[in-house]
Amino acid sequence: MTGSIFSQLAEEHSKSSDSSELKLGTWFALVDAFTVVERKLRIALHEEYSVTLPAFDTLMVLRGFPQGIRMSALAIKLSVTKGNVTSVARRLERTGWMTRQTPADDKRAQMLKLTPTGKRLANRMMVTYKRVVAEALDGLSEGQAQDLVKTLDRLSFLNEASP
Amino acid sequence: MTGSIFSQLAEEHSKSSDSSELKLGTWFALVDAFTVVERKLRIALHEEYSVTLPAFDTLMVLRGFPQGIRMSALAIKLSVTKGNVTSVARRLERTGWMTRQTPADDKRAQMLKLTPTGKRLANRMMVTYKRVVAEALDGLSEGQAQDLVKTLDRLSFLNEASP
DNA sequence: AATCATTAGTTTAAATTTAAACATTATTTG
DNA sequence: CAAATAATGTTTAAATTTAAACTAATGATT
Repeated sequence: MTGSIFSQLAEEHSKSSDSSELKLGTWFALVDAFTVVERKLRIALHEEYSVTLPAFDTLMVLRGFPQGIRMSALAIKLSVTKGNVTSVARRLERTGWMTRQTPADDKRAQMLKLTPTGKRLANRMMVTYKRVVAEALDGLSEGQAQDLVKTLDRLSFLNEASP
Repeated sequence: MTGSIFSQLAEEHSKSSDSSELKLGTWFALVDAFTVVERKLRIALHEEYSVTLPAFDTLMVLRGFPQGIRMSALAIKLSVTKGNVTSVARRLERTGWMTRQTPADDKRAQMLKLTPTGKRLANRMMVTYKRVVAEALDGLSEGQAQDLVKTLDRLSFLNEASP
């Protein structure tokens, strides 16, 4: 038992015959699952690389854009506000894992790129991340995993624009 | 398209025939779903009640303990650290939605209880919360919702103790 | 070209969050 | 009973986060 309010409410509500209550219980089950796995990831990344989850998420995005990515695009990718990426980017630059450069054609913008060190570390962190996720989803068959993806894709709001 | 890195990586990885990659994609789909719905909840609660999600979560726990709950138990329920609840509790006390009282039998402890105002507001916020969740899970049949709960319950770590 | 609107990023204020160190009180153990 | 141990909250420092106000640069429209 996690003892969390989410697991408790999930159990209570998900057995309801009322549709609205059932949906609420389903959501709580999702919150509980997310929270538990996220904590495992946070602890593992902190222990092995002294890196925070937001910093890791940023590195993961940057990995996918070797040619560089703008602050605003990064904010959208991470589903956070613009003000948020300003501080995360400052810290990653300080550690020497990332560089910023203003492109010639737009003096307002900043292009963010991993340094070789940042790239090497990000790749190693990704191994840890995958390992923890694989362990978390170990109880699911491949078919169940695929079904889960399909089910989650039916949620609303998923295809709306970010703020 | 949300454009988020999670929806993108979910799509890429969840089609892989490699089990570890598939699990990773499944996890990203879960992160994406969670993030999108959570943002909807945060915005709705902020717009309608000027309340933050952590504050709401706290009120939701307190609702379930009319006789009061300790700080440490609250931290476990919310899956956060002890230091965290100290500041949230201070703010809720300031707004007059909650009271703290040291029980006679343990001078270290604090019993937290909703005030009548806090209780009334928490109940109304819960209506908003349910509405948003119902809308988010509208695309799921009742059977699909029940299956989702069962699937999520198969995740590891779910039955471990909190930190 | 001048004005208006939009976009990119930063800054600010308030709240959140963790991990770790700390003080106080309670419990257990020799 | 005294001393070690454990538990309850608080505090601290650093990082995160949002919303909103702001500056600077670009684009669009007259």
